[in-house]
Amino acid sequence: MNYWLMKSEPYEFSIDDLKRVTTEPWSGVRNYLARNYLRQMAVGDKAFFYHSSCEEPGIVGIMTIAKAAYPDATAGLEAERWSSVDVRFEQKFSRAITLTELKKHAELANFTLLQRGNRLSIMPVSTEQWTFINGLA
DNA sequence: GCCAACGTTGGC
DNA sequence: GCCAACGTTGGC
Repeated sequence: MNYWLMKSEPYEFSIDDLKRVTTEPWSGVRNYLARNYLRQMAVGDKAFFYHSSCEEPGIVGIMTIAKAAYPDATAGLEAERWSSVDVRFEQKFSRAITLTELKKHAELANFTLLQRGNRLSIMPVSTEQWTFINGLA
């Protein structure tokens, strides 16, 4: 099983939205590296839900991959080029683990999310990073 | 609203 | 295939 982090702007789709609908297609990814990560996901993989472009960017909960990659219908004629997965709500943290807080921990110095200039909306998380961040929640 | 970073596009 | 221009992301 692998671990991931997936970003969403809460104004568009938040952890509370996911909790309400339980399962949702994660679509609209239009970056090849992020798409390749989507295609590597397997049912049962876990992912952090990250709120971006908002007052308090940070990790707000956990979801499970419920369906492996399939063509992204929101890409229209290019659906075959892009991919979606289905995600299922698992847990909302009692508090957000903010980006500011994540930056304070030396254990996360190599975390992709914190790398300068990183803009990927989907990225892998190591087992060590996953365990450490869970311990902060 | 600004700006750094970086991916994509398109002319050559 | 190079590279300048442009667009997007996302934190601040």
